[in-house]
Amino acid sequence: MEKEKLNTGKTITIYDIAEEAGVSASTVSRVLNGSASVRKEKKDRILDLINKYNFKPNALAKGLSDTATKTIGIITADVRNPYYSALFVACEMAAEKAGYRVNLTNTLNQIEREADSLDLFTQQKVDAIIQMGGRVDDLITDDSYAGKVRSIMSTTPVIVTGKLDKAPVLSVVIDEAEGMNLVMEHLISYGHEKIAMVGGNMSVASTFYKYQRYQENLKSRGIPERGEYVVNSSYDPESGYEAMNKIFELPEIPTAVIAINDFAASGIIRSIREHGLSIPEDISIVSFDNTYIADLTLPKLTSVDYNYKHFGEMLINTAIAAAKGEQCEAVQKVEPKLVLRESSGPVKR
Amino acid sequence: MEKEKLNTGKTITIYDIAEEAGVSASTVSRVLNGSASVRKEKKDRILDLINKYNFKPNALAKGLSDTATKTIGIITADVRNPYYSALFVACEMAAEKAGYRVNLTNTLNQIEREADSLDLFTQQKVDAIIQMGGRVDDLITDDSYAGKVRSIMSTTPVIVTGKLDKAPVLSVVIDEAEGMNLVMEHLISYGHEKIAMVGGNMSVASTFYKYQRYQENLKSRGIPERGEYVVNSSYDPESGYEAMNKIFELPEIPTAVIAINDFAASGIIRSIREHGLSIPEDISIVSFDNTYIADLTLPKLTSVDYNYKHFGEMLINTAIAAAKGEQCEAVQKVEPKLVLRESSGPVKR
DNA sequence: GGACTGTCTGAAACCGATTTCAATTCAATG
DNA sequence: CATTGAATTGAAATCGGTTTCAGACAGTCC
Repeated sequence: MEKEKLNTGKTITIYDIAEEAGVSASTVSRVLNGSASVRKEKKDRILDLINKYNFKPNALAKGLSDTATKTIGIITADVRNPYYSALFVACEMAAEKAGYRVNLTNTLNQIEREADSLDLFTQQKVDAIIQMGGRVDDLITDDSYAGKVRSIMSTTPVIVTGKLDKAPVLSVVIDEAEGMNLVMEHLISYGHEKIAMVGGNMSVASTFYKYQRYQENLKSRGIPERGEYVVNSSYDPESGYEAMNKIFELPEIPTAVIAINDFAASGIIRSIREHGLSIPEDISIVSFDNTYIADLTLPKLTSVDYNYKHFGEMLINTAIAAAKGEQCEAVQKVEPKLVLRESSGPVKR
Repeated sequence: MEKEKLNTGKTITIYDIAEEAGVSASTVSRVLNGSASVRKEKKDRILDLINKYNFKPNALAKGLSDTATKTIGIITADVRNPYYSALFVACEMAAEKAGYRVNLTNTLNQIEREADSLDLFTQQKVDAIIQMGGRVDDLITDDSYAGKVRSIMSTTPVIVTGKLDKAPVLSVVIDEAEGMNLVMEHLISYGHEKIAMVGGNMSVASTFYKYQRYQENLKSRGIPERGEYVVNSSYDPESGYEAMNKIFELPEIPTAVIAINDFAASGIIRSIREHGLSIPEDISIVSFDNTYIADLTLPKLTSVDYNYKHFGEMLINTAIAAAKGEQCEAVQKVEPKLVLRESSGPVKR
């Protein structure tokens, strides 16, 4: 594959350094990696040259001969979603601290792209793959995908923020049940009993688990569940808006709404405001994810936080450990915390 | 570097395929790339094996022997910022369409990380580097950074969403002046004369250019500029909030506020609401970037859009062209468009 | 001084692809 | 049937590193 580059600055290699220093490439390599001792005088000469030319070893060549590339692939549904971008950046920083780097792909909720990303990372010889969102969010995983993951796992560990049936992935998952417990306790301690759960889709595991715990919390406290208070839709503002509008068609309006995430919550706020009610005086809102959106809505949102920094570290650290062949716990849990802001308060109606 | 992997699935190579097919690796390579004709019968046999083993050629080895890796490095200030994430995803999609892939790093506004990213991409042998934000946003670039970029450019083209003095980078920049023209025309056509410009920092080029055009627009229409109506701060909600609070200390409150971006605008909205005024009846807001935030504030923001899809395509296409050594226009402009929403209206005071 | 040890060092093989070059095979032509 | 140009094919070199292996050299101990 020839190419006529206008910008033909000769790329300098380890051999160029070796030649100018009057040593062999092996010696330069040893200096570069500190993998063996080199006579001080030569070492200094080599170091000077490396510096002079600002020489950086070719990562492709290095990755080809080493067994490890020190790179972790991350598959995300969509970094434009603040939940994913927060988690991604947390991973990037954790990886950097450990001397690794990170490669990102977005599947944009297109299922083919998920498999493609797996292939891409396989070709790039990443040391481990972290998948956040997508198939691993689904309650039931289709077999062909699990099969693909299984076959990849024979060479590269896969870590997942969710679960994947029939593939021995490692999981780092949010304790959704606990998150919902926190939310319910908070609301009920404020005297709320008419509590709606708005947004999300029950075929998504994290939503389903939340719903289960929502039910259990009501039941254990003897509060009857009202089916009409659970309105599913999706995860964006528009969906939240429309779902909340449906709630306003009910004869009895709830005093509190649990939003599936901050994004949807922003739409819920809009609906409530358009109906002339105020938050939290007339209706309290609590949501999940505690992204920066929670800080810019009016009122600011009470939201369940996952400590993204720690979450990212858990993901990266288990990815690295697994890449090194160390035994890892199959399922680790992220403990949620409720961050109180302006959108929730005592029941007043 | 030895490594005992628990998951020791043997990685299969082009040689394994070749051997099982009873041909040479060269032949397999030709089938893989369609680079030369291969007898149909062998071709089929090879294709079957590739399929059977789900063989993917090692991208490192490929990149090492080819001159091109078909990869573009993207340096971003922070993907958590919706402006960058929108642009990044647009680039990713444009790249994919062209058969390239994309690598992301975030500098998190730490200047060392900017230089590090440059080095990283150099090692990874990306075909081109796109830098969005960071140094290339600064009005004056320090010499050492420009020097580094210049030296990198001898082997790898650098494309920038901004400018960089003393380095022959290619630029794809937003026409800030035109953006501000649109905003000013819009507001003035609604009868606004008391117009504030809130947020941002004048050492950032894009902000400074906007300010220049803000001044010119006032002047050319004979509206006196009021220094106290220009309040600088930063680009986040909190900064917008505080800056707007300062404006409320003035004896005469403006009828319109230009926010430096949607993010800051959300804070401005908060300040206005806390002062008991309504938008747009009492104060109109127009902002820049048209990120999804513009859609979730209450009211939704009138904001200047950059057509991220097209913007990303311009960046990627010139990156690819430059990587191929084609001559490119040194500076290309992105034409902004004003998207009208709920936050701006006719002056009423 | 000879044997032994430990420190440095370079040659060569290897990682997994691509590509050049020359050889071989093949079908068609006269 | 010999000739010829085109279609196939494989051996070997190459990309830029790392690592093994063995040799060279220096210092230490008896």
